[in-house]
Amino acid sequence: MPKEKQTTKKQEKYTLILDAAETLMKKKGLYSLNMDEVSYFSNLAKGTLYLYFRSKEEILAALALKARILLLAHFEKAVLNENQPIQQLKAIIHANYTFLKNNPLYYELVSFYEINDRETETEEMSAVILRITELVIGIIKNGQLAGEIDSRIDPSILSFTMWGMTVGIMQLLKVKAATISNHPNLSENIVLDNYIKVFLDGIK
Amino acid sequence: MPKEKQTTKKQEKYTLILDAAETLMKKKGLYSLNMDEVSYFSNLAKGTLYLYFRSKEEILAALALKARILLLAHFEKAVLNENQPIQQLKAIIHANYTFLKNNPLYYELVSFYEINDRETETEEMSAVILRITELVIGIIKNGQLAGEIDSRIDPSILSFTMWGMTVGIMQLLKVKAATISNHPNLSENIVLDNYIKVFLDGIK
Amino acid sequence: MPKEKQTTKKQEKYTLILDAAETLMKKKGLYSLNMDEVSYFSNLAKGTLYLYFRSKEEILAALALKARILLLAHFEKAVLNENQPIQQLKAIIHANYTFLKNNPLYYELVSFYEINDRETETEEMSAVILRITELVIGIIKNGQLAGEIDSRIDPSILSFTMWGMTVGIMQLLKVKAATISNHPNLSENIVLDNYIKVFLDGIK
Amino acid sequence: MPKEKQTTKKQEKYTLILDAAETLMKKKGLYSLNMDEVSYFSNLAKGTLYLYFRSKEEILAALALKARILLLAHFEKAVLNENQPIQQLKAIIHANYTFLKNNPLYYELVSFYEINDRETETEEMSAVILRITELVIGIIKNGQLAGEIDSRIDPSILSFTMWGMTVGIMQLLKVKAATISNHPNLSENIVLDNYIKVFLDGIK
DNA sequence: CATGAATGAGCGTTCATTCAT
DNA sequence: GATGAATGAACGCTCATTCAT
Repeated sequence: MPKEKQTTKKQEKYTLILDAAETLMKKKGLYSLNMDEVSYFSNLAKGTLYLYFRSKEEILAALALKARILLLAHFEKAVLNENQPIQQLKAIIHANYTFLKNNPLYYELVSFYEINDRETETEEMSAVILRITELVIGIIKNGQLAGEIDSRIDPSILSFTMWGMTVGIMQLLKVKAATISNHPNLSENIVLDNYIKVFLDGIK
Repeated sequence: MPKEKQTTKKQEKYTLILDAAETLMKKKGLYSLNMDEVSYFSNLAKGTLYLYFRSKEEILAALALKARILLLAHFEKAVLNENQPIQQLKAIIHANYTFLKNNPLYYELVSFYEINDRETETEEMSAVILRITELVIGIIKNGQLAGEIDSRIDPSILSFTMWGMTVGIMQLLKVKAATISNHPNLSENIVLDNYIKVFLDGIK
Repeated sequence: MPKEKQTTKKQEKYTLILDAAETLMKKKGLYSLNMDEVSYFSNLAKGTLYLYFRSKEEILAALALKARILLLAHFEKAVLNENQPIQQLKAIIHANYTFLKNNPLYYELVSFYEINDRETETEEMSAVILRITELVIGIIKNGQLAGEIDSRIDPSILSFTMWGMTVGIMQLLKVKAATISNHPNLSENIVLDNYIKVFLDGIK
Repeated sequence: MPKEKQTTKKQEKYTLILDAAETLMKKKGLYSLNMDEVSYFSNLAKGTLYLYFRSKEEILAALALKARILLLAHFEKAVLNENQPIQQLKAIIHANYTFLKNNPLYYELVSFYEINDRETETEEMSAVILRITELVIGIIKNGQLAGEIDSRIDPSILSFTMWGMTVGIMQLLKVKAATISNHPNLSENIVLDNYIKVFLDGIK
């Protein structure tokens, strides 16, 4: 068998496992993933899982990577649709929110690795965050050049800050969804817009 | 034995258990707390633990309450030291950061119950968060009266937003501590100050 | 305090405990009785229970004794209402069934000690069964004298047999209640009457 | 490894567990069976037990099924040895008694599931009882055709009654074994024969 | 490569009984 | 006599990982 073919087959199983894990986590949540079920739903023997992933944790990491990559793609797409730096930042925050809404599991995975300092965080994973950071930094720099963003703020620090604030707001929206929907003059969108307003006004 | 004395003794054991749990969590992290070790380190039989707490979860909740109360106290103290609303908000964010640095476990507990919507969240626990919220809302209103904060922003929404952003920044500082300290022109304080600046400028 | 008064008070607590145990068992079944709840519902400290009963098992035994005594009383009453030996035996079986229906817990206790060879079975408890046996033997002897019951059967053996058969039928009625009520031409009464018929015809 | 061989091996472990459970229950009684000991005596890790049985209860159910099947086999064999319906019924009762004597644990299991309405009773288990019932009903019908059994009695009701009575007598013989052997003119066989006589006379 | 049977430490919780006060 | 805090063995069950085949 040609090596290529083998690799393909290998890739297939790898994907099979990840898909099974993803489906299971969507159904039962991040924390109740267990290898028995991954084995069952991937139609692969339990031992086989360990040929493709060194541990359960590694499966999580792989999915978290996938989630980050998808998030980056959403950000990049959002940015392309806008011309003005300020609008681009706004678009990124909105994209973040849309991502959270459409892919709650993926967002949970992103947060999970963002909040907990996992030892399994690979360079590959960090690289994606780096690219997100660079994307934002680029926009900020453009904004500063265009005089729309306060030039005295260090772009990389600001991108850092923005990431932290945004993740915080997203978590708030996720966790306090019930609280928010009960309030008379509160809604997720209002909170989100308020955040965007404060943030954008703050960096002018 | 006088009843008072008994209550004191009972309180002592309660504290003993919480202390053991706290120590263990500081050593091994929030998630690896187990009742066997709590029993061992509190010098109490395992069954005894259940005389004071209905479940392991209840121990966590008790510690989370303790953490919230302490956080509130820090906020209140910080506010008292300042006169100007803007300075008070600043002081709260700084207090939050100090709290995180000095009591990482407590902060983790606050976040834990903030992020995960635990069913064990009692009214007592919610009440503390409410008081924090009201503290912040009060300051915002004062700021608006003094013309220092944009009056068009709804105070309760803003307090909500501020809480989300701040928690997000704190998490960032916690998780990315290593990353930050490696950067040449980055430091936790710079990130924090940048956040404060953006936030305060944003609400003017 | 006069000794009599003390004894009365002692008796009161004893009864208090039994009542609590009985109420609890009626609510949750024979097997889920636990000393914590007995303590709580009797308003007596847990240690106090052990001043009146050496063990949980002894509480059960005391209730089983009570149940047997009540059963005997029902039998005696049933017998008094009839003149003919055959009618008296019939009345006993009916009384047994009524007892089961009206006091399911008591019947369960009777069966429990009948089926399992408990080590706690006291002489007092055996004595009640003996009195039931003697009651039945007396009737059988009368029946034989009156020529209504086959004289070749040993009365004590027959009373023994009757007890076994009847307990068996009662259990069947209790356990298979659902099965019976589902059958088109079956009912508890039909099964009971059939048993009585077979039994009475069998001893003629 | 051929699949057949695997199945054999799997069957072996299954049997190993059941055997260990059986041995333990013979030694310590039905109720003190626990998974730790089953694990120890089967030379299998505790987790392994759960590969073959979903729960402890399922082990009990498996043994109860085994017991019922064996009982049915005894009944069928007993019936085959006789030609006359009455003799066949007699043989069934005797077989029941022999079974109780030779396999007290199995009998206890049969009773256990007969007395307690377990939720784990499977269709397979019910089916065996059904076959026993049908066996008896068939004999009764034959007896009625042959004019040896009162035709006015409904066969299914009678089989029901017979089962109840017989189980009752067997329990009596089991529990009161000591009492019986102490009596001067009592023996298990006398009680049994008396029961059989009463029953058979009663259905004529 | 692939399998899946086997492992066993680990878990949270219960509860009859004891005993110092 | 009365208390009730304390005990700790016991329990059924889970699950990530290993390894002989």
